Amino acid sequence: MKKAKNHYFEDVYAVTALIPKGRVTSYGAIADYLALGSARMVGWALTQSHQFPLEIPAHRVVNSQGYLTGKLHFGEVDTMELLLNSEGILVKNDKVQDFGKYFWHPRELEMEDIARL
DNA sequence: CCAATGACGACTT
DNA sequence: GAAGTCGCCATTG
Repeated sequence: MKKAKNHYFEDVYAVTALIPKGRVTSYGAIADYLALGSARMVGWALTQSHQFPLEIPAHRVVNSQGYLTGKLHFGEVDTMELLLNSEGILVKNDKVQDFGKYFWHPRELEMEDIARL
């Protein structure tokens, strides 16, 4: 993190910050929405997120199967799960329950805007 | 320039 | 479900 030329972080964080409370999305969905980089890049960006003074709800980002693959980056191994629990999301064995029900795709933002017209 | 490294994803055994 | 393969691409050494 020395070159500030890449806006990639900003893009990822911007989308991540828009995830509705009580919902979750996947790395792939974010990468898909941004249409650049890949799921790996999203994970990489979130890894660096703790270095910023911003509050990124990174706990709302899990992998495509609903597993909390990044929980080891939250200090305590159960921090991510607790954060999700506090938002009404049940996690069992490192996997989000009813993942399909809570899953949110950034594309829904546009859908809401259209519906609001 | 090349190789290794991921908070990944889809697919196949 | 577990484990392996391949594609992914910015970053680092």
